[in-house]
Amino acid sequence: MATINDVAARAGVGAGTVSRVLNDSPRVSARTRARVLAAIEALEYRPSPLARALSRGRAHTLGVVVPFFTHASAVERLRGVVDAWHGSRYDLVLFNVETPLQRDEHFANILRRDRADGLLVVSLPPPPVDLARLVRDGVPVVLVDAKGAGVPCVVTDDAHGGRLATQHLLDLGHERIAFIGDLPDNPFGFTSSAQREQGFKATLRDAGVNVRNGYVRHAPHERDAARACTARLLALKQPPTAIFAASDVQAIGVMEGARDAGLRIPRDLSVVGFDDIEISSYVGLTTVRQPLFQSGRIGGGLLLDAVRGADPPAAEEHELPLELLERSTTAPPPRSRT
Amino acid sequence: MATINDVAARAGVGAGTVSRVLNDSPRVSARTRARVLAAIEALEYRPSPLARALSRGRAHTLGVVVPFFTHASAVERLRGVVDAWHGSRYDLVLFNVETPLQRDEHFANILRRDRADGLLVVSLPPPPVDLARLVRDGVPVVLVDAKGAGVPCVVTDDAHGGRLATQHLLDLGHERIAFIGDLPDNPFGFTSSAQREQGFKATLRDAGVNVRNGYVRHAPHERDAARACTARLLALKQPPTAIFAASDVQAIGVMEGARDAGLRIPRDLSVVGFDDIEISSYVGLTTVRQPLFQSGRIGGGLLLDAVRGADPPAAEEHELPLELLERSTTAPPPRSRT
DNA sequence: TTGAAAGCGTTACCAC
DNA sequence: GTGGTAACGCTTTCAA
Repeated sequence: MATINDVAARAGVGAGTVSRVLNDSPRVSARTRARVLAAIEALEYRPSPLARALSRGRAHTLGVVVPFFTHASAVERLRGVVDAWHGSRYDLVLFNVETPLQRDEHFANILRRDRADGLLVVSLPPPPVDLARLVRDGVPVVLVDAKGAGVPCVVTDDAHGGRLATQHLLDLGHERIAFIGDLPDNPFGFTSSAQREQGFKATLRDAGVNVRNGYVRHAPHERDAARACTARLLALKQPPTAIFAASDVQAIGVMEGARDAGLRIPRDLSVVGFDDIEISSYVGLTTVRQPLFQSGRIGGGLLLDAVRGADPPAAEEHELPLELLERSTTAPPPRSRT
Repeated sequence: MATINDVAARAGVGAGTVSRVLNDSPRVSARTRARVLAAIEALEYRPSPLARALSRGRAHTLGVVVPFFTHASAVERLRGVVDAWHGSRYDLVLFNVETPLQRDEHFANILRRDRADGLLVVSLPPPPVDLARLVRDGVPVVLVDAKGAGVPCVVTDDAHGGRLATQHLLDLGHERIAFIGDLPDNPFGFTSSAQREQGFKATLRDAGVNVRNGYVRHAPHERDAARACTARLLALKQPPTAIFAASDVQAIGVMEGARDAGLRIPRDLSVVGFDDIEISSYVGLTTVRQPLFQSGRIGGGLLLDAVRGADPPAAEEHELPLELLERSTTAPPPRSRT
């Protein structure tokens, strides 16, 4: 594999000159440039990104750390990120995390500016010490769907989203509204489900509606778990007439659970989800839409600006709007049961 | 940011010794090791992956080039890849390609062993010259859902899958069977849709059934395009009683198109897809299942073995099985129309 | 067991 | 304009 010296030798010039040609510096005569180019061609020479990175101190690489990157919502965000970086010539290094250990390892390893020129953290609150260290060392960091001190964040107001969903159900006339969310103690410190739940409870309280016993359930963030939860909810002597799920994935589980119980949606049971992932439009799920793609796009853009070093990235919070998308899984409660 | 020399200085040893501690060589006394470790701790020292990679000649990075990585089938394959690499300490560099230009740029850039220690190419036939060059330079390459000379491939028999789907429809009694596939001239050289189509036609021919005029359609690989196609198909004076779509994404478009036309599935129209992506089980789509996750897992494993340098990777073809998954979108054709 | 020094393939600064 | 030569931060002989 040819190196810059091979090219230099063949072209009868110094390595520095080859480097100049490579980085098209103006300080090279046309003739020399041509000779160098010919040598490069002949040798099929390609500069080593590694050596280049070491020498320049920048890896020309952007890191993305994201938990469960194959989940629909993560994929949608990544689409936005990729879109933002399209044409920027930065390589995308993906740090997938599925366990807290993995998260910690990644953060420990990225604690140098040369692993990646910048870091985008999606849907994961970085351990404060790691984040502080990163910031201290001047590594540009942007957070999407998470908050952290001293760095730009792209977020939504989950509690507000919870309110939106709940109010919609209330407006339809429901009073027996249940909630299914993630397990409260998660090892990653995710908070969105809890905040959506908080919005749910606050709205009911404001409306003077009681949260009945057993109407708030927690299960792993999976379709099947939500489905099982729904079975239990529907087996109550006073089953809910509506269920608000903390995510579309879970809402779809709820729909399956309802189907299992022989219930028709929305006639017998109303369902509201959260996120608006791709599948949701297909199944007609009423949901709180959050701009997933946009969040990635904006976060990615912010990071790109930062590594390009325009200005130090302002550590501001970009709050994206939430919106209730009424489709066909919500309706007034069945009269017979009111 | 501390370097290995800072650590060496603080511990009162040479850089080489620190390196030995880092790579836990046995040739370091316990006392020295302790001193070095303490210095590392105190300085919060982290070795530079870049410098390490340059020195060792291996980047400790695995590249994945994949077109449209956010498509459901690609995501599913990537899940398998990530699973195979889990715990291997290799970083995953993702080369997303959405245009032929992007593809070519990526291949041109990866043509050095130091961009990535190995390359997994998913669902994309690599340009033969690039592939040959990679092989010549000893870069381990594995292909998933694509074929290429001199490297291991993980594939399925798409034509056979097309036969499976078509035979199923035939067995149910359908004769008016239409096909919707990708545009024949795609810039990436994808062949799966064409081969599925070929299997479709061959099966009909073998059964002595004519492919009617206008029953074979091509559209961009998107839900909406398939939906529009379906509308046209159903507007024919002799509309099909069954549609075989070259992918689940398109099959779902077909289902939407049928719904648009006021048709009930499978009573009025049978639909068969291909892939078995996640959404398919939810909507009950009958489809030709291909082991997407497995393909990624196997391909990833093969590449890992190769970069770990056990043996030079055997350039064999791993053919994964296809299977017709009968769910609820297929039934005998409506009697009234036969 | 350890230190010194020579790479690894670039870039960038300094002379000429 | 161009060549020589330090870095860049680590690994890996080679001696000692």
